[in-house]
Amino acid sequence: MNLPISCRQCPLRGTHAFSPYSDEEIDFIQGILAHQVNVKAGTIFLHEGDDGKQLYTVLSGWAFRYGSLSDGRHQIFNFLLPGDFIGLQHQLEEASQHGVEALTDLTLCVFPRDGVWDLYRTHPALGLDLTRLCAHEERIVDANLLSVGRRSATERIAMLLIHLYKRAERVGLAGSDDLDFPLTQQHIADALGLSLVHTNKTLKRLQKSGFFTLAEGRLKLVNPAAMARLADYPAWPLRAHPLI
Amino acid sequence: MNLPISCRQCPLRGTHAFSPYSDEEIDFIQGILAHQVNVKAGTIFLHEGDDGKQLYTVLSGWAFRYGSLSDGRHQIFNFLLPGDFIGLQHQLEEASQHGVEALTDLTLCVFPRDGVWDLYRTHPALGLDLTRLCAHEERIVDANLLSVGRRSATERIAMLLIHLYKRAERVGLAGSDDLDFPLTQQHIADALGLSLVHTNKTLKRLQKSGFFTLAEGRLKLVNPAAMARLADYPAWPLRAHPLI
DNA sequence: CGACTAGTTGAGCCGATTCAACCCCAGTGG
DNA sequence: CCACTGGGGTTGAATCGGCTCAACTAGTCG
Repeated sequence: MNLPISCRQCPLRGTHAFSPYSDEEIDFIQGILAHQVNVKAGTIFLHEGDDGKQLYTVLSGWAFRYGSLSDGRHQIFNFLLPGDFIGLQHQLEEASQHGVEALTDLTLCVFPRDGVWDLYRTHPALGLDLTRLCAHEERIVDANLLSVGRRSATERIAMLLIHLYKRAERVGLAGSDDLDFPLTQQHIADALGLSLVHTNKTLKRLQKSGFFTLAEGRLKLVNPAAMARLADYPAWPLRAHPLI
Repeated sequence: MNLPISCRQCPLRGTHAFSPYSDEEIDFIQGILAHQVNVKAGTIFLHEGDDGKQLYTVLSGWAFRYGSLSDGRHQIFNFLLPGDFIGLQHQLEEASQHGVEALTDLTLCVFPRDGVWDLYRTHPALGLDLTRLCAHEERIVDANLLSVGRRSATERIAMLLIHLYKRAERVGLAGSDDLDFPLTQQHIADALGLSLVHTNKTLKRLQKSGFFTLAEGRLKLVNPAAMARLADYPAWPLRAHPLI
């Protein structure tokens, strides 16, 4: 747990990825923010079945949401990057139906549930923005469901890599032509509904064909246009997101 | 297009499925409601790529949300039943990333986008409820993604049928021990990421084993406990939902 | 120096797919 | 009136994408 850095100095707000807020709004968010926490890679900081008394914004690092069956099979629903909000899914439930695990070391802004209610009451525009964030999350899950339900293994992998690359790039995580990519092949398999072995073989084959390289935790899209064609990647316009 | 019936007389509010609102709140909702529309079964009333200038609440009938790839493959994301809200996913986008099609004849309450903004501004508790609805939708998509990613064809079908049965039952659509079930085998296949042929064979086999019967548009769960075991159906508590 | 994690590769199998018929029934129009 | 058509459902045969099992490498940590 750290002393919170000032929200006005929030490094994320500097990028073009997020909609601008007034100083008053930013100060209000700062006011309901309880504190910041650091979470070690691999930690499950929200378990399936937990009650969600707190909500979070990812300040830095990667995480993922997942669900599981009682025999241990599990599925990653979505990856979480800086700026993503966590907890709307269970704020009114006594039991969360998904877990959230840190993929890398993580810094989170922590909001108590009551603060969120204050937000709706006193800053309706921010309330609407929270709904927008929630709706955006759902669109990502929709897109993943379309992949897992209808795309081949090859197409799924191309889709996931492009999509994560774009998302990471927009929040400033990409280098000049590549990206720190913390997923293991197991994570990719868990997100795409594939077995680890088949993920490995497909990944290899695509790299041999010159679509991308993925080694030592770095991802580089060698031929993004061909990947987009392969994945039937939709050219959605990038828009500024709310950042709470 | 009909004259709206009064929201105070809304047949859905009579059931125990929805959280109670004050008369003032109900009148406010009535005030922003533009009108009601009837939609014929099979009509796509929200296309992929449309701008969502209007939002809807399903008053009666079934519908589904879906997405598709450019070569025609498509995936149903979720089914929509009375009380479900449509449109949060695209209210701020110029282009919806999913389509919505009427499965049966449908009656919809239509809200203009600006009315929703008024709702946040003047009735923050209702705004919070809209976020709840959005979060709930996302949980359903999460559950579907878990099915499609990790359950076998047999398990997926059991899961879908139980889940839809419970959802329909809670809004009063079930008879004493069965249910009007408007999905064709093609819809089931599209929702579960399966082929039509395999869906048919699996459906037949499960019925022969005595799990359920599905014929002439009626679904009856003969052995719901065995189905729940087969599907690893989670016993989430039923809670009242908001109804906007 | 194990022990463990992440990745790699081959062999064989099986669940789900595609292709191809076929049935029943409700419209619909000549 | 009845032939025709199209939607929904059923079934068998052949194929294949992705699965499981199994073995092995390389790097890292205590």
